Amino acid sequence: MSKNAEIAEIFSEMADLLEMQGVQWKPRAYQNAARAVEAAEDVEKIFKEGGKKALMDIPGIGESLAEKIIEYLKRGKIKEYDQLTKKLPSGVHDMMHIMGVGPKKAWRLHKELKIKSIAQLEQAAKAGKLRKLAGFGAKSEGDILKGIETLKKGQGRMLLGRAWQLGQEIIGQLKKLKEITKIEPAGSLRRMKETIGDIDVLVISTNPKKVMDTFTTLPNVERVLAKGMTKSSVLLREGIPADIRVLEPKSFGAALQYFTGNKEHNIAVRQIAIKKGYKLNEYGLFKGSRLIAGKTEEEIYKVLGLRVMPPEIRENLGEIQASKTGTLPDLIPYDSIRGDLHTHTKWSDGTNTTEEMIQAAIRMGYDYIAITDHSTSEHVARGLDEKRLLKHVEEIRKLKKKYAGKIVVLAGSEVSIMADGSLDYADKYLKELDWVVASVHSRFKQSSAEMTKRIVKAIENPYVCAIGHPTGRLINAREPYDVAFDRVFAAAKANNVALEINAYPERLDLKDTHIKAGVEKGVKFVIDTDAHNENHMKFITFGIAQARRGWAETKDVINTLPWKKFEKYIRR
DNA sequence: GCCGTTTTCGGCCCGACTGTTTTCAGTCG
Repeated sequence: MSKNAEIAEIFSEMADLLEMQGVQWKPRAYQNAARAVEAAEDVEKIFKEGGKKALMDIPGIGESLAEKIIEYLKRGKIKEYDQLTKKLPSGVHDMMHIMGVGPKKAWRLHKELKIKSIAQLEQAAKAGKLRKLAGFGAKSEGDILKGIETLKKGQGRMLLGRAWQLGQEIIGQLKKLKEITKIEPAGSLRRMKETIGDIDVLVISTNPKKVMDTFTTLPNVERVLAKGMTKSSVLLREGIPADIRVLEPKSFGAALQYFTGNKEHNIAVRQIAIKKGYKLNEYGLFKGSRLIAGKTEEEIYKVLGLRVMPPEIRENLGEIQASKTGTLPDLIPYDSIRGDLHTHTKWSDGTNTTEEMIQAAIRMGYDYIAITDHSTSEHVARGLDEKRLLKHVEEIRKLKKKYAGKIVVLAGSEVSIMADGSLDYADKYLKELDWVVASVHSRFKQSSAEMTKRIVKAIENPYVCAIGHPTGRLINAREPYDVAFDRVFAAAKANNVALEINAYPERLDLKDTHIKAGVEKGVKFVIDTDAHNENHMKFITFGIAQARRGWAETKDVINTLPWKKFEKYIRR
């Protein structure tokens, strides 16, 4: 974990621990700070270059929190955090992960029943001890037990790829109701965040009861968490909650704005509304009790002096300022990719033939595709040794001729970067290829210095066109490798090498924050699916979403170029 | 604890639903 992530986690936990004890306002400051640190550049670097003052330039970080960051950088711990955790065992904080348990309940369970962990809480609930507490009853005791079960089953937030599919299914089933005249996803799903905590759906309907009855009895509903006439909430069998809101047409835009979020974006927008003498909620923008706007998002933002911002960048990370000043980025459109440049076939660990992958690319409407099977050292993935590589190139060249006029087929490779930064094909083989993606597949735990040197060396190889999945992370499963991105960005730019935005839902690598930093530095990107079968090519949507979340424009992504221009680009 | 077209003190987003309540606190998004 990077220092930023470590500090963010500590601040976030401190916010919870303070809130448990009923401390006013501080928790919000710590929560804001956690987010700010997470989104900021490397704090170690900021501190080294600009000292405490530079840290205080991070919005949300004042003198006191800057000192805590410095304390952590220097001594590896924060005294005040240690004191807080001494008072409250970490198990008490863990209880807050149970659905329906927040800071106040966790605190009371600990204070009044001396419960220190989720396991102890489960025992106490089963023994019927919770219902004896004031404000608790048999129902809440049962809900806590169910919440513990759900927590045990769940593996963290759901991947966008899966949640997107679930969202489509729910919307598809609800659309069958003639009582629903409009339906849209909201929340993190609409923002296309890499992981999704719950699926939000908004509808316009004249018959809320029918909608709610249908929604709460959909085939994959495990249990109903709440059911009202304007809002209902269910837990899906897949372990993720889904929420629905029923609205009137005059409020739909307001609700869409409100429920798309994110929370920080909304708070900032509502503060602007207040300053201008309005009130903004999910029903509209009001002056006193008079509705000023609400039908569409555009009209609400317009009254506030803002241009509508694409949902993917509504994170309160600079988009509101850009919206105010008319400097919003022109984000890369979802239909702008002209070719997939990272694909696998049966020759290594893919499941389709080379020709099937080419046909799939044609169906995607692409101008070009690169076939990039694994290299020698990837034994588990049946990586191609030099002899098979040349045979495969031969096959690709034949198919290139066969499909000439329909699509341009590039002979490529995903060549592994060895621990010392060398590549596992010699240059004389790389020379035979049209397109080379270089990726790290081993020795993930190298130090930041070693890993950075390793990747930079690969970038400097004259045959390398792109670096595949540059952080190697697998969401919810594997930490990214430790890399100094400022150096990788500089090397990539200097050597005209693109950094991949890998669209595979488990990867989504680079992350949105890396992309944003790279875009600012003028780095070029390539959005690929890393398809291991023909269906995976559809993942491109998630890669484009990730690029959009990183404020990337068409010009920042090389495989938006039509073939003639792309050909010139790779023959640089 | 942070922040400033409300500027160094006094604010800090807003509402639905639930459970256990006789009017509301807690949780969630």
